[in-house]
Amino acid sequence: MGGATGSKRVPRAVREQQMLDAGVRAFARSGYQNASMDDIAELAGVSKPLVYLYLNSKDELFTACIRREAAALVTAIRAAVERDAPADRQLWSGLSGFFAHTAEHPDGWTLLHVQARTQGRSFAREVVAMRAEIVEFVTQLIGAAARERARGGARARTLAGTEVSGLALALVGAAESLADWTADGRAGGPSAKEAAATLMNFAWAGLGNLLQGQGWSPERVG
Amino acid sequence: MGGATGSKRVPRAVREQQMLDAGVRAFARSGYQNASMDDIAELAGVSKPLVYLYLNSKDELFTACIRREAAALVTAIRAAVERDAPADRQLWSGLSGFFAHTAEHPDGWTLLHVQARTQGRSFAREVVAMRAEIVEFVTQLIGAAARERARGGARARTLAGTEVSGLALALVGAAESLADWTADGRAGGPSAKEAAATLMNFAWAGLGNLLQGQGWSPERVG
Amino acid sequence: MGGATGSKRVPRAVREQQMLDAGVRAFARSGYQNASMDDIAELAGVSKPLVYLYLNSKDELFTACIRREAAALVTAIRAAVERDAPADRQLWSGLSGFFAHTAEHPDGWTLLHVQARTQGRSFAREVVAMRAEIVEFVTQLIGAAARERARGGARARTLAGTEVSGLALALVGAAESLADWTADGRAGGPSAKEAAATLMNFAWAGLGNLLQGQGWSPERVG
Amino acid sequence: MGGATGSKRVPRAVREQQMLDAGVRAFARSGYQNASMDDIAELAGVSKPLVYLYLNSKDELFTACIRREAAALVTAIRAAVERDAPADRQLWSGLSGFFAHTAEHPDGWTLLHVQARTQGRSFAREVVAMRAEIVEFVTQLIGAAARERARGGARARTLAGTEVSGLALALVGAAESLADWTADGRAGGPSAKEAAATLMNFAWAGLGNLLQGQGWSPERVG
DNA sequence: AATGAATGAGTTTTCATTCAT
DNA sequence: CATGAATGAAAACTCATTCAT
Repeated sequence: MGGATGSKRVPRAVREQQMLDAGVRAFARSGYQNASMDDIAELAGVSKPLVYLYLNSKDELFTACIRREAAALVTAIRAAVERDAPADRQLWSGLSGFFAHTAEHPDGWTLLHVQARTQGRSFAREVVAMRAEIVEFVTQLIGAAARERARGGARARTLAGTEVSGLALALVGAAESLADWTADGRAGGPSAKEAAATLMNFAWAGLGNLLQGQGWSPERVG
Repeated sequence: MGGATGSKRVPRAVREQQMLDAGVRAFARSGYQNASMDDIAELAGVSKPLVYLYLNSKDELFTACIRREAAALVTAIRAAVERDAPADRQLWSGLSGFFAHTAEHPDGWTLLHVQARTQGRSFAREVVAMRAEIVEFVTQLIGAAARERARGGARARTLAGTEVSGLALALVGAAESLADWTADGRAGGPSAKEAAATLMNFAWAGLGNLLQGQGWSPERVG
Repeated sequence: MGGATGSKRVPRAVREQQMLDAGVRAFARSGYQNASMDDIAELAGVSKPLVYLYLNSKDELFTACIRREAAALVTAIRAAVERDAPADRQLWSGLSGFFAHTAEHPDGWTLLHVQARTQGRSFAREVVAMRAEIVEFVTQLIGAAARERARGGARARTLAGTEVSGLALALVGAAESLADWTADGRAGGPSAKEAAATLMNFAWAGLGNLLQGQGWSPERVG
Repeated sequence: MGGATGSKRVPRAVREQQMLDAGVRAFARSGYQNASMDDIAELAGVSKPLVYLYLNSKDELFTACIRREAAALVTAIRAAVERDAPADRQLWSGLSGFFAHTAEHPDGWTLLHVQARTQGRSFAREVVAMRAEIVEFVTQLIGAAARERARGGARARTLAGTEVSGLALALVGAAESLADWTADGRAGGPSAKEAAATLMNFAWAGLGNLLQGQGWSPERVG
């Protein structure tokens, strides 16, 4: 009862996925500490010793869950990006993929975004690495945009490293915040494409202005 | 050993603050579950029973910590906002206050942003309420900006409610993301004012464009 | 709030009685372990240290409660017995007094009958002593009844010590059982005099038969 | 050390009985509060977590102990009653069974008679239910006795309900009082059959007189 | 491939009791 | 006469983890 399958003699690879499914779900909903190995074993429809046989410890199980979900998310984003399009179009398509994936895998997203950050460093590293990968991707796109703009004849200011980092971070943070909204399950949230468009609206113009050296500053009001 | 003060016979109100200090610190650094009441009592420089006498349970202690830090953050933002300035200036000053406070109280910020959201709905609610308050404030500022723009003679498109919500949410998310950076303690992060300026740069132009009906859309590339 | 009086500067003797009142009530209703010194102090309307100042420890407080209630019960029975009446009348009047007192002091009765027996011997001794006193009194009355009967010309068998003990114990047990009923507070229970009469009915005839050697035996059916 | 068996890998059903054995013993001798789960686990020869795994909580363990002992006592009495014998013989045989069982299971008896009644309503209820069952049985026997007497041609007064209840209660109380004696372990107490006979002697004649309308009354002395 | 039986180590929580004023 | 502040010691309960089959 409550178990995923109940069938006996399942090959290892399949069982492991069942366990990871159970882990992702349990960890996302209850948090690392509150999800007990008993819960997870029951959710996976197997006995506890089997979980240990395959995944060794709660720690490793959690790490495996994070890794799987992080890889899935990155893969989804990669697949969504329209490689040869202009930078803004690339960013938009990537964001759409991101929002679509998180909306379809809310437990996975919660695991990555909420739960994984709380634990003693060893877990966080996995997520930090993934986030860094994404931030790097965004950073590159900003760079590409600058180059495009230059190629188009517009004079483009060169942004400092810190500035770019800040922008990328802000963009990713904004995306995460919107993802929590779309993944929330509550009705009324926007679709993936709407969220992506909102974010582009929000971000792209500012970016353009910045590149033109027309940024906002406290002295220039209005 | 390791106690905060060592002074004996302290009035209740003072002791309670010491306990909350210890709680915020311990919870922020170790998480709710990993911070034991023993740790917290020792950090506060008192015995465990006294913690229970004054704060009743780990749950209530955690809640009290969250509430205190949430109130402090909101108060700091309120105090920083330049009430009668134009909307963008208000937003900027509020953001500056936000970044300054989180940078000065990194444990409090971690407690609110990371830990409180991880430990089940009941705790998260406290933070969600606070966040809603802030989002509401931002939403109002966006509305004010629209009105100012209209008063200034510029034609301003009316934004839909969902749009505004999305923008405010994105902005708050971006701010939170940057706050994690500034509060990180790692050197190299920007100052509060820099972070606020970066965010304004990032966000304000997009907002302006939007109000003029020049938002980005997937069809209009470049 | 909840305190008995709240008035300050009360002479010691009075305060002690207030504490004993609180103790009897709390112990009777919650049991020795479940009644906390905090509860009792609050019920008595004083601070905990004062309870310790006057009664030294929970143990001693409990003992003092038992002693007071035991003495009150024995005194009530003594006062009720019609000294110069025939044995059966004496027994009846004593029982009436017993039932009347327990009905009027249900907490005291519960304390003696239920709570005091459960604790590690040191408490039980007090109650055992009281009970022994009562059993002894009943035993004497049975003896007196035998002598009266002999004086009246009837042949009276001499009862063995064990027999008398058993009878007295049975009678006391029956009385206690009925006392739980009358002291129960539930309506429908009998009055003290009715209970005493029921018990006399139950016991006296058998006693008489026994003395005449006409006791019931398994072999004589019907 | 001190463990009951020392054998490892015992099936659950057996272990549970061992735990109940330990619980009955510990609770009877130390009381609910003073018997710690550590003690009980050690007595049962297992670790504490196993006790919790099988019996969930101290509360449930206590309840399970009470229920088992109550059922055992009732079963023993039922088995001892000579179904088709006359009422007095039935009563006697039931009492014999009662005394025999309590003497053989003094801890069980103490648990039921002393400990269970001390620990708040919820536990007491279990025992009250059992006692009610027994009182009911006795009440029926008294009724049967009246009918037998009538059938035998003797004029038999009809007893009021309250009267019968009172008598049954008194008899049960007397039996309990004697059971404390026989189960006491102190030498010198009577055997089960002696105790039963003493009680029959004590009670049966009075009952007979009552049925003939010759009850004792305060006005009729001697 | 799979599990029922079992536990070491640690956590939250409670309470009788005492100082210092 | 009276109390607010403080604690040592112990108890209930949980959980990741392992063994024997």
